[in-house]
Amino acid sequence: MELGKVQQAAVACFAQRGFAATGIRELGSAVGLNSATLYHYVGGKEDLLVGIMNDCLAAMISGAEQALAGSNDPVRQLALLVAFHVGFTATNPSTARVTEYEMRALSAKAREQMQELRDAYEQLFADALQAGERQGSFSTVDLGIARLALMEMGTGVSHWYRKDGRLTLAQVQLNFISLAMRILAVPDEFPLPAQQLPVPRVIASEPTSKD
Amino acid sequence: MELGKVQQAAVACFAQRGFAATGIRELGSAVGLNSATLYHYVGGKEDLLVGIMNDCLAAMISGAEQALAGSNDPVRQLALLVAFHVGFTATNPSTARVTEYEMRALSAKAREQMQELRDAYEQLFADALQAGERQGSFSTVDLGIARLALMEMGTGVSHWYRKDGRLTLAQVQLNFISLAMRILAVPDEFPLPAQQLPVPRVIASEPTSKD
Amino acid sequence: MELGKVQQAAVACFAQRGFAATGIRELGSAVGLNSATLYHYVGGKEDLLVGIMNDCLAAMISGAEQALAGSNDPVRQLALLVAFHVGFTATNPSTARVTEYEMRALSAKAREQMQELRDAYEQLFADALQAGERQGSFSTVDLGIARLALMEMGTGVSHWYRKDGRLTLAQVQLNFISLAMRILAVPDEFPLPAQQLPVPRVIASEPTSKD
Amino acid sequence: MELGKVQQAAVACFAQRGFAATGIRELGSAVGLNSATLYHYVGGKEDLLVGIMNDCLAAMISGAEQALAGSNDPVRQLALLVAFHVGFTATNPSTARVTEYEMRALSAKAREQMQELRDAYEQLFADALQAGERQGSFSTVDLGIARLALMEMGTGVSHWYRKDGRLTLAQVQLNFISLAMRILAVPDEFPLPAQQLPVPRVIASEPTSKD
DNA sequence: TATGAATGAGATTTCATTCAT
DNA sequence: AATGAATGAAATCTCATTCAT
Repeated sequence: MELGKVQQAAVACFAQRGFAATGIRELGSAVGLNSATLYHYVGGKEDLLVGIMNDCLAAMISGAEQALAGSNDPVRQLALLVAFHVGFTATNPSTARVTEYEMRALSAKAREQMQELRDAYEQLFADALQAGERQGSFSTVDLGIARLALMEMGTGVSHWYRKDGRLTLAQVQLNFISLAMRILAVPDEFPLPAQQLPVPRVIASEPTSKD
Repeated sequence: MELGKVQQAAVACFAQRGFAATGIRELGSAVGLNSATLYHYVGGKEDLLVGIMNDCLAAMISGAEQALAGSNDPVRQLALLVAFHVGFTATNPSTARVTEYEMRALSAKAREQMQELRDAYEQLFADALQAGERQGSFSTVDLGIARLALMEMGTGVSHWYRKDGRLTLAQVQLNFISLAMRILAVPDEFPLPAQQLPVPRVIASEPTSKD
Repeated sequence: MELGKVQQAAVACFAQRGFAATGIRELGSAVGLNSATLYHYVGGKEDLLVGIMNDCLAAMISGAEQALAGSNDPVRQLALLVAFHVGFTATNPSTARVTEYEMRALSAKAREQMQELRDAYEQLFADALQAGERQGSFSTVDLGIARLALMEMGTGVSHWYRKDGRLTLAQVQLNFISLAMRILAVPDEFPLPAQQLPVPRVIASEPTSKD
Repeated sequence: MELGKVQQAAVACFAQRGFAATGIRELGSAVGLNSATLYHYVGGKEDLLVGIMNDCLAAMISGAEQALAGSNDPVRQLALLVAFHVGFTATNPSTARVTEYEMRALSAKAREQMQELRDAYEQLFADALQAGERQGSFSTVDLGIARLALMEMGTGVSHWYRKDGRLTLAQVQLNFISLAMRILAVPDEFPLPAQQLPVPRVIASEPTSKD
């Protein structure tokens, strides 16, 4: 039995019912394991959640950093970030949702650690936005609000995107780049060719059943 | 003891810790009532939540309908809707969040009822968007995504808006109208004077402590 | 609102669900009264039960004594007792059942009092049996067992007798007299004409719905 | 810890205080088990009761069938049945009482199942009585009442029989056979030699403390 | 006479977790 | 690696009862 399977089952349950409402026996039976056996793989319910969130946030940060490396132009960098963010969320909707929603379920200590990672991730967006504004590429009423709106928008993708839905992942990514450019009053709606869109990976904790 | 006080305490707890993680004794002590006494006012934990959500969604629908009545022009109507949505969320952040997050905590029967209300609310946005597009006022890559992005953006306000923060409610509303107009490629970023912004009311379940 | 109505509702509930399983609110709503109001009529759940049992046992004792007065012959006296016992049980099945079953629900003090009455009632049968045996009218393997069997038999009537059933009350009474005479080896199966059968009264606590 | 011990404790409590009045913590402490541990062995209070009643009724049916196999003559068959019934009740007084009394405590679904078993058991008596009457061995005013009286009488044994009492089990059985024969007007009061009396077994749920 | 409000105690049941095997 | 047994703590909810009105 691999850790990934356990994480997948956990994410599936946590995303649907929430962390607090999910029993550890429920998780066990979802992977065919006795509840006591789970304590061999993961040490308690919170450790399981922390592991999932940590992996997810780490993947987000490294993915975003990789995306940033694709260009030196703040405009294109922001487009890359938005594309990655949307892509990651659409590729790992359940894990992303759990990582966002269940911060409150953590103990103070663990929450602080996770929050640091989350802050680091958001800072990448803030930095790119500021760089673009400094060179006069962006125009907004309020840069802070724009950043929050952009990220919230992207996160919301997890609520409705389906792999076999009306739109391909690339289409959604381009669409959101367009939205972002408009929000930032960048004349060129598509500063990025489709070939350069970051292709996010499925992370281990993402359950496969949800097409 | 009024029902409103109980609802406020409940919303405060549910918003912070989540419905499943909040005990009914906790709620009782938050309003200085024995846990058994709570069953006088509300019949069980779920009934309490359903009452809160129902009131909230009803207020959202009627508020949005009132906002729509402020103009016949789809562009201005959409601006009014966005302003109302953002305003309501900023005015009732905890209640709005609970109403959105805790749908999953409901039993099948209650969830269906609440989902109907939620759908009705979202349909008001979809209708306004379609009306504007039909008359050529809006231009988007995909109208569906634009709507989802718009609403998600507005809902996200509950995460960061503070009454005594950097921006006034009206400023935030105008800001979001601007974002919306850009997203929809409407040339006029401010189709609505500040005097016509809808002023949402605080609903009974919204706790006051959160400034 | 009369005490009798409350007792009737209580007996109906106690007979069906049992004393411990019947809530005091249930009783209240059965007679259209607030649970608190019941404390005006009866002082607590146990007092209600004690009142019912006391009335029932008093009626049984006085009824049995009246029956005994109908003859000086031990054989006929026993027949009268059996006829009364069966008649009372069939006329007040629910109250009789509650009085028998729920002795265990009483507190020690109340139980003792009720048990005294019950003992007094059973002693009437024991005395009649001994008198008959002393004069050689009865023949049994064991007089004690005979008495227990006779009484148990009669009590069982509450389980199946229906006012509108196959047999009239008088028929059932005669039938049981016959059984008793056979058990006691009395040659005359019907020492009592139908006109002399005791006609038990319906007591106040007996609900009327059960035909 | 064996299931039998739990059942014994449960039967002892149920017989004395009644099912509804017995708490599950009470049961736990009676066998030295945490209340939560009881849910390992039995799944909830009703399941425990259903298990007990089911075992009891199964034992009664199979025991009665074995008894019936001891003869082809309806008279002797009835004597065997009565002897078994009395014997079983005297051997397992608490379990028998609980099984009879607590039918009402069951949920509709479980009650139906148990009632079916009870009906099957009683049908064995009804059949034997009818067979005997058809061949002219029995004479009664009413066969139905005779059956009810016979069974009730036997069941009542649980109220007074003590293993170390005045009479041995065989004496009680013979005594009741005699009563039955008299009730049915069979000339031979003892159609069964003491050696052929069925010897009922103690079932697992019967507590031992009650001598 | 009648009641809504209120409560402490206790009901059954589930929880995450530990431990010997 | 895996598990059944076991448990303290806590979950939701119901209870009989009191009291001010």
